[in-house]
Amino acid sequence: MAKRLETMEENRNKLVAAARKAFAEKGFAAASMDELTADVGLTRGALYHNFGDKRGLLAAVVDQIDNEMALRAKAIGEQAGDDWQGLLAEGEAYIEMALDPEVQRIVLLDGPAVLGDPSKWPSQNSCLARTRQTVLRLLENEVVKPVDAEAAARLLSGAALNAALWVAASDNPAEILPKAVETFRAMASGLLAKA
Amino acid sequence: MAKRLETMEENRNKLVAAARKAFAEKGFAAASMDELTADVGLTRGALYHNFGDKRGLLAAVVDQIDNEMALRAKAIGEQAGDDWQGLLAEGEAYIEMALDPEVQRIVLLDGPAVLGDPSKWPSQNSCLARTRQTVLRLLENEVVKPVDAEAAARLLSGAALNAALWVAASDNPAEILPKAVETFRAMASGLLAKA
DNA sequence: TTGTTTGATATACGGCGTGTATGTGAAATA
DNA sequence: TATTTCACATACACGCCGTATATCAAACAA
Repeated sequence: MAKRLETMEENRNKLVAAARKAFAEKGFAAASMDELTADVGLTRGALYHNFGDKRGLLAAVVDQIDNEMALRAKAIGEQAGDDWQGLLAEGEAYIEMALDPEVQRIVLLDGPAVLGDPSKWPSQNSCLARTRQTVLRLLENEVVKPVDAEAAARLLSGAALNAALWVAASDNPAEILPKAVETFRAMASGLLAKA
Repeated sequence: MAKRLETMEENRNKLVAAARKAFAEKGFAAASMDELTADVGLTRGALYHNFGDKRGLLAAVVDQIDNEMALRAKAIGEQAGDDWQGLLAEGEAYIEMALDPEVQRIVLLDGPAVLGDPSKWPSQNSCLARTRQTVLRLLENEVVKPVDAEAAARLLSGAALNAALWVAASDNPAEILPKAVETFRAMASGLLAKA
């Protein structure tokens, strides 16, 4: 019987879920591990055994959200007309996803501050990998100028995510979201091979 | 005589200088206020009296660095051929400045995580204000497409700063910095009115 | 079935760090 | 010179993290 592994998996999931909520609501620094674990009927013992330390738990949470975002971006990108429209659609999807307070606080603010650059994250940042892949396809087809794929992916996601932070911090997000998207499209078009 | 105000100013400067070093070397969370203040011959009493709390001190440090960056960007932008070249030069300047570990750790990582979006920072983020102003001039002269100035400023700086984080985290910064700059120029050119 | 081992989680402890309340002494003022 | 102010120091309380140790059920062996 594998009851041990089964309950362990359940506990890990419970902890990640609780952490996701706590980190989103209070921020990484203010989130208490005692509270967090007690919320799901456990103690810090389980946490430190499974994740090493507080940062390890954040890494697990970031990884989970990042994968969800990449999956969603992929789905949205694939149902676009062509690869170029797909890239734009993915970028816009990131902007909209980053409006979610959970994504913003955990992935965009606390994540980089606590874990460092996304390129050194646990599962190597799925969102960035996805964008890089899309850019590579566009490079092969010579749709975009011959720039470095990694560089293009970083700048595109950087612009998108920063735009989202701006939109979210504004007084009237609904009104300026279109402006952010429009500007994003304009800047992205600077990568096109033909004018 | 104004000896009171004078020494108070000195102490504030000492604290900000010490904090700048400590935050840069250890990060905001790991920096001890006891250590920090003792380094300049003071105690936490002076700190809490002058800055309210730990965040207040970070805000002062961020403000100082931000102003220095904006000043430098202005100087570099002004000695460019025209306004458009100026915008590009400023963007590249931001990328290079963000390679400084002090700027990176304090302004790009801990700053947003602890203080929130730059638009709500103490002196309202001088760098962003500077870029927005440059964009506005280009809009007046119809050099760039009629996009929202604030949006353009945010996306440009977002792309630049994210590029810097990538370059800095890489194994060989000197080698990929040109790639980042090249890609930045390409994306920025997407804002041009004429192709 | 029963004794033994393993290991996932709980408990207990030490140390540090922040924020606040209170004290103090020099500078400003009258 | 006496008094007041206030910038800073001191002292205290509380919470939190990480680790070392204990426990107890599940897995295993005989």
